[in-house]
Amino acid sequence: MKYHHGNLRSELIRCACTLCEEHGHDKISLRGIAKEANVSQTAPYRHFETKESLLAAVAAHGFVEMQKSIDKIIDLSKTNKISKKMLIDAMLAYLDFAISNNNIYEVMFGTVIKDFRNFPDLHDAALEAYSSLKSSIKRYIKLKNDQEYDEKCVKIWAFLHGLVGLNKIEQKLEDVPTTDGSYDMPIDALRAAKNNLVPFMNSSIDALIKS
Amino acid sequence: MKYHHGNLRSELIRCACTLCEEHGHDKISLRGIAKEANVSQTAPYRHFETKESLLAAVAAHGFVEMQKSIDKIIDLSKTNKISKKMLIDAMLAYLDFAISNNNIYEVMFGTVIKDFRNFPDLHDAALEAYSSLKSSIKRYIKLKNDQEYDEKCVKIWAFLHGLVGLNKIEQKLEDVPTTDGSYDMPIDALRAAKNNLVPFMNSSIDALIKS
DNA sequence: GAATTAATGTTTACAGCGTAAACATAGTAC
DNA sequence: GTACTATGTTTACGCTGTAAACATTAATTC
Repeated sequence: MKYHHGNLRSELIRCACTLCEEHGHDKISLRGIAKEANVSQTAPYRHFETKESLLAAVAAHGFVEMQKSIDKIIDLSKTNKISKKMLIDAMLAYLDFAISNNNIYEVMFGTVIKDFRNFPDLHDAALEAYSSLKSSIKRYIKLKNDQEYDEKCVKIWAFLHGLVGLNKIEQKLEDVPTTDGSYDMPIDALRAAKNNLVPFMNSSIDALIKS
Repeated sequence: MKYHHGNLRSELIRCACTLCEEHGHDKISLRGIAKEANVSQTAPYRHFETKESLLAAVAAHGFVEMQKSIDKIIDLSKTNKISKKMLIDAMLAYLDFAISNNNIYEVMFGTVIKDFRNFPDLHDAALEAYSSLKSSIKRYIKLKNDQEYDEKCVKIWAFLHGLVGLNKIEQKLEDVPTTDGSYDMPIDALRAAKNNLVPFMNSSIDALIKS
């Protein structure tokens, strides 16, 4: 075992991402991450000032990964213009990332990191995500001015972000199957929406863009 | 000083709400709450099994209060039918509560409480909030069936919840004023939306209901 | 009304946490 | 090779949630 790890910083981020996604940010400790990386419990402090700053790196990594999975779809378009289907697919990719990376999404958008400006990489990655959404809308539809694009961005992003949040709440409320095997779901519409997501998204996004 | 407090349970909830809203749920401790209530640090355990369960009481209280502030508007309507303005006002009341009670809203909708079913009061309060939104929409517009009402509920609630979330993110990203006094805001549209909230909400809610 | 029991408080104790400080080792610059 | 810097370990501290043992008061039973 080498005394100097060589790549501890990125290894810590990797371990933090893994453990965070597995257990949730509030259930993991710096000590646990250090143990996972096979270093002493204070070794992380040579690379991260605080636990928050390590989680900020996790969040930044999350933004980058989310961007990648959206770009996979958007960048397929060789022309500058993108189709409605492609836009919807990109939105679905957003939801998919948020749900499959539930705990990391929580770090990206929750209360863990108080001020992104303390973590320039994270700040940049988050802004990059926003401007990418904006440019997608620009490639989809012609609007009057920049402010209008911003307005649609806010509406759409809010809608997507809210769907993710509602999905989490629904999981906490979800009732157990009743004796006859059916579900007594409080927010049944959310399940219905998920089972029929494409038309659900189609109508919503369309309505918001035209509103 | 009496040995038996007499009303410690509700006093603890009160103190927890105050401290939580002031410092955020992740910055307060059971010991701090106990100290605020002038009891020993383990006294809360006679009324709450865990910290989570005290916070669940805070969340339940939050749902009830939120409901009250919305009902203040909706219940003004003597007729069964409510106007568009009234519906929008109710949505604005939702946003207003979420933003003025930022940290409590976080407890209500965040990751703190893992499963509402462990806390029946909270579970009921949350479902009550949902069914209240649904009945408001029913009083506003005639739709085909119950499922359609559920669908609109999900869309509208997601949108509102998302706006709250975006507002939080914006606060973390917000750039300092530039030298000329203007702001270099990343999500400037959000500010614009907030400065012109009524038309913003009007168009969005309308679009979602009709989508 | 006294004795018993249940409810509700306090004291003490423990392991895990974030992190500061002192120390150890290895790589780098001259 | 010697000094310096980067990066690791050891040790220590105060705070946390909470379990267990004990104390006091309120409620119930006879």
